[in-house]
Amino acid sequence: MPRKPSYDRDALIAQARDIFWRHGWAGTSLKDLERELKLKPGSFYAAFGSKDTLYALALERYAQDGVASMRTLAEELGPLGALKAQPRRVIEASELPTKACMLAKTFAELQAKDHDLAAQARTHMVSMKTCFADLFRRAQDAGEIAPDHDPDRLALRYQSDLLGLRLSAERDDVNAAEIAEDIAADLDRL
Amino acid sequence: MPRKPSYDRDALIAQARDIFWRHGWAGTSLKDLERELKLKPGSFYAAFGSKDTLYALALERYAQDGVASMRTLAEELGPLGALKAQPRRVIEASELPTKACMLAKTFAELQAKDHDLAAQARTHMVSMKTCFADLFRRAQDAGEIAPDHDPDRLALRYQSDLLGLRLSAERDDVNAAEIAEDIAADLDRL
DNA sequence: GGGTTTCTTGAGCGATCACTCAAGTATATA
DNA sequence: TATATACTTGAGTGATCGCTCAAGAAACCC
Repeated sequence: MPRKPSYDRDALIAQARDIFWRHGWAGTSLKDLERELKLKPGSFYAAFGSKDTLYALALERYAQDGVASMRTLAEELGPLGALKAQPRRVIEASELPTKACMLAKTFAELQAKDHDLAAQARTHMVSMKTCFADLFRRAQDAGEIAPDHDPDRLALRYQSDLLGLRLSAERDDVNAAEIAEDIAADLDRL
Repeated sequence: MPRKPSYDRDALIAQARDIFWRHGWAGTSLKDLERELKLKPGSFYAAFGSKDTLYALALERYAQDGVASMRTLAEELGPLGALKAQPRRVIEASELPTKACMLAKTFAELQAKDHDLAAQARTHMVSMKTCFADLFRRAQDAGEIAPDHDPDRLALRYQSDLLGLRLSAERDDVNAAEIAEDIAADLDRL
């Protein structure tokens, strides 16, 4: 009896993620989404319920992909190798809609309003930090960095540096590659 | 013949700066400004012309204060002392409406839209970077850091780190003081 | 093919957006 | 005090906001 939707829900979420990522929460209107996703208002609300719900789905997708790609990188290059490669990788990725971190942009935009999405972004940032801390711990276990460092503290500093790097990478007057190199070089001195 | 305005224009700009700083460009409505600045629409537009014009004034004020306070700090503590003190100082300043940098927030929000205010924010960030580079140069001249570093490169990395720190300082799950210490400690190893 | 169920469509909802302007009010000079 | 000149007020502009819903179209099961 039922009829299948004509769209690919997962693909729409990914597309919405890129739009929100670039233009932000307030900067993306329903009209924008309807035009880009090729959905009329009725279909949009049948599929996702609300703009905020779709944003939350997009944010979750973004965060999951972030952790997953970091894990994949660690399998290739080892924990320290992954941590050293990530800064360069993130600013060189030309397929990204924008260099800055979507979690950071969301948090910066909505935190002052106590918006639910800001809390979600923070939660996802904690997951990412935990992922970094795991890698630092494994790097210590492997003897790649000195054991007298707190992995959580290293992870927090590293995450903070990455946020700064990725925001700086949006500036066309900045040589972000140099900053990325310097961040990676610092990891060798641990 | 004329009649003086009943408001203090400079104070209103400072107040608007704090509101924009906290809530962003799209997140601040004319209604918000009229309520907080206690101006009816007519007075608002007579005084400032448009929301964007006031935002530009607020941004300029923010940037000027930033450079000025860095210069003052350098007179007290010397170039390297100022650079080392700034991370801690910026996250401990309890009078600030928010920890994150207003230039960074503006740039992140509006750059994808090619908004004039994003270009202005970038220009002000260049001024700030130049200020940092001057301090690094002076620290080299004073023999406080090794001469084999490019001051502009150091300034860019430093500014990037500060942006990350200040964004991280908004997270209540993060010990920003530790990150600030680590940034300052790195300067001693130059 | 008939009947059922879902998806698609798009006009339009009330609220809010940035902004305007004519009328009223207060203060300066003469 | 009279007049000229601003400043203040707030109702109201058209546009856009996120969102609703009734009607029509399409795909499934029997």
